[in-house]
Amino acid sequence: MPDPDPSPHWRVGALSTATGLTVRTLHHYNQIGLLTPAGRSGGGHRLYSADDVRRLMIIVILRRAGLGLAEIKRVLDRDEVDVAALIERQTKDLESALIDTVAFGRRLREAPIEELSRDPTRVRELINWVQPNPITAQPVVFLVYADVELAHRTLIEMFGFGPGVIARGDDGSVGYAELSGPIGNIRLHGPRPGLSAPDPAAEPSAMTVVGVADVAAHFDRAVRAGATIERPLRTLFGAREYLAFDHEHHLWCFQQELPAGP
Amino acid sequence: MPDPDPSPHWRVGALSTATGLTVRTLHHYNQIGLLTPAGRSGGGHRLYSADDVRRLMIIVILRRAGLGLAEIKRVLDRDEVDVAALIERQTKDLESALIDTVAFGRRLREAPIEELSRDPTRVRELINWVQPNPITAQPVVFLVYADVELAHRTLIEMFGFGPGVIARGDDGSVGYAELSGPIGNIRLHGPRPGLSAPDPAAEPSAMTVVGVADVAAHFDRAVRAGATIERPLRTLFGAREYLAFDHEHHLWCFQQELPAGP
DNA sequence: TTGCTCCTCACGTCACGTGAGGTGGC
DNA sequence: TTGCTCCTCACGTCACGTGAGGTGGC
Repeated sequence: MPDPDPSPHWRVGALSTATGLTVRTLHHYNQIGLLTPAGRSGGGHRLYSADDVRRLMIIVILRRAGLGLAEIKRVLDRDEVDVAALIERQTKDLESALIDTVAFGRRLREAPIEELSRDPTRVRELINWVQPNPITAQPVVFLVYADVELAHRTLIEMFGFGPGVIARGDDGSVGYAELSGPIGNIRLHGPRPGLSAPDPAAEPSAMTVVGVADVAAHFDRAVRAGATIERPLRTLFGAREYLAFDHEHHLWCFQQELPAGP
Repeated sequence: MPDPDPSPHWRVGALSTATGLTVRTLHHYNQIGLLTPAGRSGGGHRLYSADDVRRLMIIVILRRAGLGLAEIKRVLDRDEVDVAALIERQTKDLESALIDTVAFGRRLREAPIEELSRDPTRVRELINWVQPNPITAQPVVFLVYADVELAHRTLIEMFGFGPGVIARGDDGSVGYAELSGPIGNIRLHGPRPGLSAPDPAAEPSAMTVVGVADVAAHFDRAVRAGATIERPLRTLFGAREYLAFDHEHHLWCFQQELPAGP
């Protein structure tokens, strides 16, 4: 399959505004041989091809992942780049940096720097943002549905979640599925001994709270998709939120943080 | 209150191993006037005081927060540093970086770079790790307890959560509290119309899954604290886990990821 | 005396930033 | 002709790294 547009057409300025990189940065990448434009115009202007753009995008990804430009060049020239693995790696790094930073903030509140600096043995510990917390990961919501496959489809449509892993048994039935949120997942599971789908007659004792970008639009979408509104939109403690039951009577709360008022 | 140990005693090497910074870095900070040791020994060796160490720790924090050394100096010399606010800021930045990266990984799976690079209008979008996801935040667990104050105390003791905000009403009763996990929180709420504590006779339809550093130790702790074990420790899909009910019959799952086997 | 840690220059490096002075197509 | 974008040097900068050659207390 040939390239649908093999003529180089990107000029530095256009590529710069498109990517957010400076022109100088593109010049620099050219200079060190990291990204050589496919061609030049009559007047010597750099012209980048679609392949160049693709290469540049990988460069940006690898740079974000913390690689040096020389190393990026090596990796790209040997075609040894597994972007997916790099993203995963970076995700883990960000995750642990985030956890450490939060933990540090918490310790800071308990024991101000003032005191800690007097105790030499804790300096290293503190600077490494140590977390003596036994809990290591963000809590995950686990919900039981009678029909997991239907629930997966419905929740995507009704509440705008991203699709996730679906695990099928040998007979083709779905016993487990995931919804993908921005960071973690929501796990959907079929009934099993000791766990059953909610009883629509009983009052719920838990709900799942989810942040959304536009809660009014989200509310409309949920109503159209047939969600049972338990409490309509209202503003509470600096957030606008509503509560709704899904088709199997699990309770959800969707909320949007409002900008701090006067 | 005088400094309990006013004599400078930290030598560069000791401070270097304690903090993980190189000796050269400390020299550099001295050179640019960012961190001048309180004294010098007879032979001209740098001697850092406890105050110097405290200043260094703030420097490290601010550097992690992305400030340049010159700006750090300005901030410190004017004594204008609000470390807590900086930590909070950095937390938000890391959080959005994490969310963006995860979203990017997801889009990558749906539409490989190969195709995206052909579509000029999406380059910027992609490089900015755009997330067209309506869901913007990690789902949060919201649990109803008859006695929120007791639940807060019990869950800290039983499962090792960190304490969080406690909101008291005018009459001193606690209607809302939080447990702090590594990133987000678990919210505890008192009963209100439409929401009640779980019925111990009914089967649960949801549970909260939490990652821990040492699940065996965590299990022992929970047992000693009086948790009702629903299913003891077992290994499942590369994780070691157990299920337990707390004192008000909410169901929890604690798990520890195992290193990938052969 | 041997290690070890410390010292002060001082040049190198990495990923660009920042003009300086000039060219080329609409 | 006026803007605008593009070009090539080339020096600057930021936060150190990396020796080079020498000193000082156990």
